Amino acid sequence: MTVVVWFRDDLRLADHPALDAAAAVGAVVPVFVADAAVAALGGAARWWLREALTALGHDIAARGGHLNLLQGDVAECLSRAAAEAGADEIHALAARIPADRAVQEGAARQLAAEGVRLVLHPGALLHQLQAIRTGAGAAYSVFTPFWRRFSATEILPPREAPAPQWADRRFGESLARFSQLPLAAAWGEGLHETWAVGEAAAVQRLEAFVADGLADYARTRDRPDLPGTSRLSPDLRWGHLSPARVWRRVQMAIAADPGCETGGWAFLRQLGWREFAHHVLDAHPDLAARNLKPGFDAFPWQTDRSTLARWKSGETGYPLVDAAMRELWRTGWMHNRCRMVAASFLVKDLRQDWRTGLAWFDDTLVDADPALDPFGWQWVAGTGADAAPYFRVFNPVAQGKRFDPDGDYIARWLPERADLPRDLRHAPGPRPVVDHDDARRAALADWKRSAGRE
DNA sequence: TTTTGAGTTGTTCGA
DNA sequence: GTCGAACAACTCAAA
Repeated sequence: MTVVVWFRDDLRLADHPALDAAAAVGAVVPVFVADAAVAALGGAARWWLREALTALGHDIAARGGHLNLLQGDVAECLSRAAAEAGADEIHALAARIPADRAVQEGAARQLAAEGVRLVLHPGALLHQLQAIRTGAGAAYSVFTPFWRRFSATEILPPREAPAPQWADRRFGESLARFSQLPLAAAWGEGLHETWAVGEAAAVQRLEAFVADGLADYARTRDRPDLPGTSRLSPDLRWGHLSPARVWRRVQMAIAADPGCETGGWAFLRQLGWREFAHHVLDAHPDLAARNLKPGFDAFPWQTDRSTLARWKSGETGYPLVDAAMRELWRTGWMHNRCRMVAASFLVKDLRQDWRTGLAWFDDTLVDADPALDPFGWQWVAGTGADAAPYFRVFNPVAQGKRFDPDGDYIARWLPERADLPRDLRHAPGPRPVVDHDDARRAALADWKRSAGRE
């Protein structure tokens, strides 16, 4: 008996409930479907996905199976996969975002009519959305009470699962001919330099972080000049690591070493934020498109294209912003502190619509995430549910001096400033795109007007 | 039902 | 130089 396992953004073999469940039934035929949503991914995300599928394909081939790549409508591709595999069951992880959930529900109906069962398993999130609710049964919209409930809810231990038997059925396209996932040419260079992609690389990153970064995480996580963060965001985005595995690994480190208690919980809290963003998206499926506070719907956003271009290319004249934007372009990743500063600069100093910033991040981040990114942008813009107060405007110079005290981060990404004395590296350039003090005052006036509006 | 306490990440100003 | 207050009310979540 054979069973199909449908991979999507859960590109791993370990701690994969759908794979484990399928393996208990029969020999596994794995498939990945490039549908319209995959075709719409940003460039950096497509680069990562291509690398990740290659890695997963190797991992499966090494165990005697073959990852089949199909292109087109999900229901049609899965129907074909079931027919080719001679299977009447397809297992997959339940989607973590509403759009994918709708695709799964539609596919499940269509497949059922053909006598094929689509079986969905939790595992993409630490807890199912319904499991973390307020006393009144509603979704949380404020983080702190959410976190109180969340961190007190037990993460289940991993189930023992026998190694799957893989069936070597071949009916998909080869990765090389996968036209919707083109190789990113010159752009891919910086990405290649920066990242090792796939489950094995992700496990290495996790272990390295637990060994070297966890104990000091609370202190160093805000420092873009230091290797203080885990850099696990793309691994969680693409599911090379299950969030439960990361959670358990950090819990284990805390139990083994009291010195990891503070840093460990600071990190787990970040996993809590990841989860919280999914709750907010679930309550507001149009989070990426609409202001949660409708008072901002009439906001007078600036639309000057050349200003936007200077932000994208890292030529605003504010060193921390420019370094961050160049790190993003070169590596497909940006330090969390810099994401806040760069986003705040676009939204508050340049007063450009947060959705234009979101679109750029979506196109350039290897960890571009449909739940976390719109959540983060609405938080910075002050248009979200549990957003930053509108008068919180990041000062890019002050942030630079505080979190990159020696200007090492500036020197790394802005070589033209590397020769400056350290105390001058954060000074604005000669012709900054705006004057921060003026821009701040203008932003406060505009935000005050919209924040009070219903 | 009403009340109460609390709320990721910051900056500036004036004492 | 350092420190606390102001920034602005508002909504959420739980008692």
